[in-house]
Amino acid sequence: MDIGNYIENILSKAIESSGFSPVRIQFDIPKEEKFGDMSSNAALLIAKANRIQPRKVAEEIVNNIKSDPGIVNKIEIAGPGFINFFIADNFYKENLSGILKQKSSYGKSDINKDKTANLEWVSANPTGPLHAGHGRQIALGKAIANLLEWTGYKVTREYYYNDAGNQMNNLAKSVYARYMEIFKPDFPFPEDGYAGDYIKEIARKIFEEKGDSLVSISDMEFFKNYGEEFNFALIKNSLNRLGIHHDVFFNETSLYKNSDIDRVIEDYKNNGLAYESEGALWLRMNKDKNFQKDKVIVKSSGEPTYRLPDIAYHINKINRGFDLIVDIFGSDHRDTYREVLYGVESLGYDIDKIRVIIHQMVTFKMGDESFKMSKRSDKTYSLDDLIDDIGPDATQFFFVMRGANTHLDFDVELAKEQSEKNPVYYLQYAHARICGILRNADEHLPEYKNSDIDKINLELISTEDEIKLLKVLSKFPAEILSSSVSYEPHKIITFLNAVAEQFHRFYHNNRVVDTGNIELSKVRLLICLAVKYVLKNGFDIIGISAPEKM
RNA sequence: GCGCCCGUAGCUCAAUCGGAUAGAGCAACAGCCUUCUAAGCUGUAGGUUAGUGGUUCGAUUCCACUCGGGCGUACCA
Repeated sequence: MDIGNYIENILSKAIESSGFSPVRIQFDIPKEEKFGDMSSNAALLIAKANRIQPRKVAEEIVNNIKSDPGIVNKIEIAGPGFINFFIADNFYKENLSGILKQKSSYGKSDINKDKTANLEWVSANPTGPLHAGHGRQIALGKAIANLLEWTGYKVTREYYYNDAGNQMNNLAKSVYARYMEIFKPDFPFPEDGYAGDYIKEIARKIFEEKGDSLVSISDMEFFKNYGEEFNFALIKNSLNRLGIHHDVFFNETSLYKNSDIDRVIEDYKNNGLAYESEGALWLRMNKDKNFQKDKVIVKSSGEPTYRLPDIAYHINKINRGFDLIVDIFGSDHRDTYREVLYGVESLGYDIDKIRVIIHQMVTFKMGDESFKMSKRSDKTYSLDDLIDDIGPDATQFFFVMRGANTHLDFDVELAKEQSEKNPVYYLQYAHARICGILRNADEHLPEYKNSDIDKINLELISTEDEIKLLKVLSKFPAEILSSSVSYEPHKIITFLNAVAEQFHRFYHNNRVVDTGNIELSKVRLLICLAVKYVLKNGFDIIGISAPEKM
């Protein structure tokens, strides 16, 4: 049973029988114990709407609440008119067997059962390896995809890329130049070419395979394809190291081949949404929606700008019938995605199911040095370098640890530290510690495994640390729902921190395996097991490993 | 200039569509290992939530302005 639903239910019934018009019930989990386990400001809201005294409203409501004393221990009115509910310890104790039964699915819900979601992220074009700045989006997307699955969505993980156009020509020219350099050291390198060392590596590989046979070639196609393949291998390898696999690699070119792009152009023209000027095709932007000026969708050269295929791509996703379409971009795309969505909407498509998550840029700190991964930055710090420096778990963890909308300062030195300073270890250590206890129990008290989880002697659970621990664990499913609807996986980490903190405290104050008190030991082992499930499930969602030893 | 985002402890960040005494970690200081992992626990200190006004029972949260930082403002993606 979900305690939140239960309280909400009895509260709204009481409001109704008190004769007040229904309000949207809001709950807080009070920071302080003396305010109970759940608190509602319903009386304050009603009082405001009806211009009466809040405390009187609260009294009226409380008098009409019919609750099960086995679940609700006490109801109090406090402060200006908060109604505070104190939940009986027994409720949390009984929850223990539920966790133990559900194991690796504790926390899952099916509210989005039979719904499909498409998550598109990373989507870097194969012009080079991923850099460390990509890491934020990559890690966020991984965790969000998991969160969506935990609430029942069937998730398609998608990567959108373009292997045609200027960028790729540029890649081809850059590779060609580096190849030619092998024979003529003064061969000119294109002014806006890709300067990274990986281009030299590609050229060297081509030289090893083909020798000088391509020196007089005029067709850049070979260099383009070779570079693309090489770069995609790099990208996929980096993603692999973080445990990320996309289901669909969507090639922008397919939108040209199947005439989707042409159809969009036709639609714009037919509806008077686009006009020609100076040889280009312009999309009329709505100034009322804070757009500053019209935007080019087809250049005078006849090539579309990036907006047009992006619009066609979103229409394609809508037509594929997903119930939810999620995009993740850095804040440098804030304006462009608005333009794209406007372009989609203006053709009459329903963009309500499209959800765009914007994350702010990351500043990396190494010692006294600070740098950003902007396109203009000449500083190169690849995602692989970052993973080499701090490991895949810390990489994933540090990027997901904070809300997407903060300007994150990433302290590489801190993340590198294999010590108590590193917040990822605080969590993982709790898990490893439990595994250690269980190993100890395997040796000295193996019979705990035969405990009947339907007949746990709840009387034996008596210490404050145990009750608090069970309380925290009971909130896990609600935490998942709340971070899922807001697409904020960092809330899971905040929650897991609370679990780990309470577990460490419990561990410190309560001996678990005690052969002198076998029944108590068994119960405490089951509590440890429940904590282990919650930690492991949380780790799975945010995408880090659950070490058994550290 | 204009648009969007951000500003919370010395540092990095939380704070559940406006809730009660703004919380963690790191850094600092003081304690705790003959007992399942001290990568841990306990305690102390640290704040005019950038600033000024406003809205109300109540504001870190909403509004206005000022200051500071980021990102955009391409017929680049």
